Amino acid sequence: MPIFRQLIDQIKQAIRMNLLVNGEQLPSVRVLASALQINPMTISKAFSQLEIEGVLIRKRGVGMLVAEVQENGHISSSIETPLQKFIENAHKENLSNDQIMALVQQYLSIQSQEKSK
Amino acid sequence: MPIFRQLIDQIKQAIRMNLLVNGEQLPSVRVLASALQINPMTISKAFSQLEIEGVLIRKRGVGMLVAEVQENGHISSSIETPLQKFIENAHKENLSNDQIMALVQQYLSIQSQEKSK
DNA sequence: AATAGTGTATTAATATACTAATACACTAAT
DNA sequence: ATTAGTGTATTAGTATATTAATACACTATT
Repeated sequence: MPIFRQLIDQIKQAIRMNLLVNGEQLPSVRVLASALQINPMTISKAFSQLEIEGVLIRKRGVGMLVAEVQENGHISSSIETPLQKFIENAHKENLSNDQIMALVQQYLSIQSQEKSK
Repeated sequence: MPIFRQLIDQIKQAIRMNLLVNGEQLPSVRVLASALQINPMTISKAFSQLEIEGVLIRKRGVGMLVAEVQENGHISSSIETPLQKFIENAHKENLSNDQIMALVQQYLSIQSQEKSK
């Protein structure tokens, strides 16, 4: 798993656990880079992604701040929209909630197989 | 999107639409390769993946056959497409499988609440 | 056994994704 | 204006994923 992606995970997790709270400023890219022994640009890349997702706010020349925490965590519409459509259509075709959960699990396992190759 | 992955999708779709039926033999890798103007190995790679997923059956020296249609094999694309997109995007944003399952469950319960109103 | 049809293991080439180095731009406080 | 702190655009290097070329193995038929 790429470094910048691991970093994204860790920051999101920290926010979920309230180790980082709304409005708080994150350590600078250089401080983090030094602490984690990785390149500043790799950290910047993670920051950029988190800004796109609305998790962090970029203040030019100042630093990165933790954004307002959303109701459902930080679910982007690129996730939420297809999820809603999936459930809606599944219900239209009279699939039960259990069947829906089973379907999701099945597709998750398929994707795992594909990744492990 | 990689060629072999597009091919996997197309074959699955063809089976869903009954353009390919249970037990039917697929065109050989060379025939397909020639028709689609791509390398035979790329097609073989798609076939291998589909065999792992249980969609096709490999007969050595003979060819690839369409497998028995699965329990969940008749899911309409109006369900499958958003599901795939949902999982794909969720993974892009680094949600774990557990988190994905939790999300689905959450949305299922929300929809139930709305219905009972 | 020879042949002509299957798919594929192995390897090499290519494309893509990721990381790192450098120099730069922005902001706040001197 | 200078300084010291932010983040980042650009570019180059590296690693990984994908595609392609070749030679091979299996099966059925003759």
